[in-house]
Amino acid sequence: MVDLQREQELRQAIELLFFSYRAFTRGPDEILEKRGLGRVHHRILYFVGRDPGLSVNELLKVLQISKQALHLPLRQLLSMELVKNDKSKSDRRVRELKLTAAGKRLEARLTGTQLLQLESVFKSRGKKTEKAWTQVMQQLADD
Amino acid sequence: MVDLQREQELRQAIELLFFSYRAFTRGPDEILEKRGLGRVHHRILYFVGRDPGLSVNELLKVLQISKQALHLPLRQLLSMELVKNDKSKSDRRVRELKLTAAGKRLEARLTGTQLLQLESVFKSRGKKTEKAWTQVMQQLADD
DNA sequence: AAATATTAGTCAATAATATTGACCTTTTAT
DNA sequence: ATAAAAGGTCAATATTATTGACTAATATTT
Repeated sequence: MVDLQREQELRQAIELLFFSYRAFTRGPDEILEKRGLGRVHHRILYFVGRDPGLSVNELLKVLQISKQALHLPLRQLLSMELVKNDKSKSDRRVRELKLTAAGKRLEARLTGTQLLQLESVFKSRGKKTEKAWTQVMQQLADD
Repeated sequence: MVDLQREQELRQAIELLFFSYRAFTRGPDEILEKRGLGRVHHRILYFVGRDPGLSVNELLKVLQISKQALHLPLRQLLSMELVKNDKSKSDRRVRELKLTAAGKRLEARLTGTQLLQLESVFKSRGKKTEKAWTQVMQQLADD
């Protein structure tokens, strides 16, 4: 068990994660809300944008949600023509998810607010701090 | 606009926030699920535990949710006798939210998994890295 | 003292989401 | 030919969020 002083420091870290995550999602959330979209839509746009041609199954694994939970938001993005799902040539059961031009623009706007936030912090804190932050986050994510 | 190389680095940071936040909430989420509780319950337990005697209004401000969204989960915690809400002596309109003994035990279990995660990472990365991480998160949270 | 504001609690209607489980089609692999 | 994999869909249910209205108790202002 850690001592009380240390526990206070670590509790501050818990709160920092909570508050910074909220601040970090606020920008995209506001943009999304105007279009009646939510965080799942954002995640779909993000991961499809990062990895064009990704299959539905791969997307499900990254997002760790059920097929049924993905179904509606993905359908919506397809019908809004922000995402397309063409059949793969190598395996015609598989759909290759990609962003349309409009999808790319929206994704860039959403991710743009977060890129600016991060760039601003890293710039003011320096490269060493950025590396340290990355190490901590990497180790947290790995666990 | 940042260059492509830099954008890749910053996108990695976006993903680290997503994946580490998920890894960070998994422990508590699993414990909560067994009792039919969710993340809002956890947040209530956390902030009431951190700041005993906090009012309903203050809790709403921290959580940034509506009174109606707080109502049901708070009611549940009260009826499960994990939280109590005695009238304040100084202003009898105000309820002072506090954890019961059982509430403290549950909160300690939930937060315990997160304290261990953080302590493990900080220990293996050192104090300087911890400070750098804290600075970045603080600045992100402030924005 | 009367009027007003604040804090908390509640209800009802609606909308949005998640969950479970089943089922189908197409295509590929055995 | 059969089984397995990938994707898509439906229906029933449950949960949760959202909006707006309303009450009760207490405190503050006029």
